[in-house]
Amino acid sequence: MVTLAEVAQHAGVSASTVSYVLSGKRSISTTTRQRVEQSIRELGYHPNAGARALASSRSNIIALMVPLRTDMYVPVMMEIAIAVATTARTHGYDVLLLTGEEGPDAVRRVTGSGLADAMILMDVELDDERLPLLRGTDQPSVLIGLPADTSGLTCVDLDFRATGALCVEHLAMLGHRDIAVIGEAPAVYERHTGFAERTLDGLRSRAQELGVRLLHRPCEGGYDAMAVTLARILDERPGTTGFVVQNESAVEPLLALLRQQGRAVPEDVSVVAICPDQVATQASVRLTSVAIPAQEMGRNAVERLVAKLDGRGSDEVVLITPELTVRASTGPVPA
Amino acid sequence: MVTLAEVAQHAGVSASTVSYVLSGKRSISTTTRQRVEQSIRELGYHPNAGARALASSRSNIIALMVPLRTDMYVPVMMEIAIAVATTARTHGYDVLLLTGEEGPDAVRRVTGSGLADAMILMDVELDDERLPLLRGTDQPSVLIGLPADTSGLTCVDLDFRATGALCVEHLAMLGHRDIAVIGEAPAVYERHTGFAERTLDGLRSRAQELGVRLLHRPCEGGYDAMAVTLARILDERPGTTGFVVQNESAVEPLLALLRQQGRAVPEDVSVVAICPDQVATQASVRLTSVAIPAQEMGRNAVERLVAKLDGRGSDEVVLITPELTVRASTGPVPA
DNA sequence: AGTCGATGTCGAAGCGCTTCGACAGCCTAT
DNA sequence: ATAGGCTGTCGAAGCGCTTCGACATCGACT
Repeated sequence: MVTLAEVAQHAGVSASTVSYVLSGKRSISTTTRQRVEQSIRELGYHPNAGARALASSRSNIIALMVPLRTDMYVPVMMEIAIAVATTARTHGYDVLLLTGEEGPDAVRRVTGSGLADAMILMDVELDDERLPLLRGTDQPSVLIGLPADTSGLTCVDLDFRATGALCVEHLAMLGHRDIAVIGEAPAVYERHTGFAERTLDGLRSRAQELGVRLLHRPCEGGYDAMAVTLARILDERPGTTGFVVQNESAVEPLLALLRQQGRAVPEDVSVVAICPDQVATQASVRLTSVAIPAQEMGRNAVERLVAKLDGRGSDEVVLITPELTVRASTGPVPA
Repeated sequence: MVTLAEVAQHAGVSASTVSYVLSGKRSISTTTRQRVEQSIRELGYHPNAGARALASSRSNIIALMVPLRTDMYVPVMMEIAIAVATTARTHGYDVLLLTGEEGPDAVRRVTGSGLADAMILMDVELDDERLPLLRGTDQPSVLIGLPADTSGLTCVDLDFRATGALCVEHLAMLGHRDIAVIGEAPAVYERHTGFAERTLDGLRSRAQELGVRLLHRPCEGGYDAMAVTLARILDERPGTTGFVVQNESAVEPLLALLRQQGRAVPEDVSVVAICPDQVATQASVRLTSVAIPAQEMGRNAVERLVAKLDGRGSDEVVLITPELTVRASTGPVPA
């Protein structure tokens, strides 16, 4: 293992000079800098991470806590995680992957040991038990998702309320007066992750404003559950012509069932999905959808975090404005 | 930040004694140990990761390189990553998430800086440019996937050749003589990730042994591509009654198209999928499938790696035996 | 000519931990 | 009774880096 001292000797300067070349914290003459850089290259020097962390009390590592659960939104989570990792690298940080398994202990461990300089939490619940810990430490953190009380926290999330409103608006504009909402699995609402409720809020209040009737039904993914749910909906509101789906694994079953029942999309019924673009474009009908901007969320979270680490930036809630893309699954209500 | 020295003072012992209590590397009397442990608890002490890494030249971190690409097999990747993270924790390791973006440089950086003690590489290509680096370092590593030359490397993967054979056997046993294979996207074959070719090998050789005709067609995911591919297949081999699908995003389109054409599954045609169990059970027809054991692969990789780190274990290739689960998508060939 | 502020470099003091050798005390075997 | 071996504890030396204050050099002012 090549050390700083060896580089220094090779370049004929002192260790501190090499350190300053590396960090740029003091000015170094061009000739010296070049000589040092040359030595670094020749010797294949890489600073030792542990020593650096010890001396500077900075590990240059960001911890990312992902949910343990792999039953929901996996591609979204993965996309966020990858966006976090790549964005972090552009700022000189590496990413430590923590699972939700350890719960609050993981937060204690990481902050206590100086393993990471900061953390990003995904899948935050409304009343998450990790929040008090985050508030009680001076280690910067960013949440992806919105808890009930955001005071003293920085959060990044899609504006799900606006998302709900946007979906209703689009359908209402096309003349739909009876709209059914296929929601997440009941467990999601019970877990109080918040985003589902916020979407529903947005849907409901905009529906009321526009005089549109709304029926909301949570739904497990898969064909059987969707079949039951759809039957119930059409039984209660036979005049339903618009659907809003917020459950990736219910999208395809819904389309299949509608097809099977002879209801054409978009001629007879319209479907708006809230899902990643990839799902929307790969479905059997190209879906009008509001995208879940996974990449943007990940990138944004890292950027806020880095800002905090640099002493810039402050606590705030960033709600990403939803965008609805019209594709082939929505059209005017049938005459 | 509480330090070792503070704990030592609080417990009335020397710093080294506390260290030995923590590591267990020397015997400590019960009374002393308890006193120290008590102090640790009272003060809420967490050893500083950087100092530890510096002094011991062990970071207790495992690096995991995931592919940057998020177009294929995302849930599988995520499941592996999570299995790696949780298994690593049970052995006292944390996981550093690296994306494929940096390529070989990431390997240099991590081994050079002592950031991680070992690494796991996913999505290894047949002739991966990172392999020489791994062979040239004494840092342990495990690959998930199989390169062309495995000498000096430890690899964990599903036995895709046996997987292919298993699929053919199952269909042949049910009387199918004309089998079509819906493969991965052409890009996957071009990238030489190996698993697709190995599956094909297994399929072909077993088909030949059993006197079954095989037609292989790569296929992009999605409905349009699948429609084209299916039409071609049925055009060339109208008597095809069995399908093997190795492309998650082609599964549902295939089922929909077959349904649409009035071909009942499993009465008229049988479908075997190579996919995670979750996909198989959530499809519109519960699919007979060979599971991709993501969890097991992740767990296994970590366990081999830890064994190497402990000086046990050696280079070897672990091929996980595939298991075919019969569900509702395969049946005897129609009379 | 003498002073002052830049500018560039160096030495040394840690950062918090692990680990080695030393050693005091005690038990067992001669 | 004494040598020898355990057991439990300690002190001190680093691990490789950052960073602070010191200092020499030099050009630009008065």
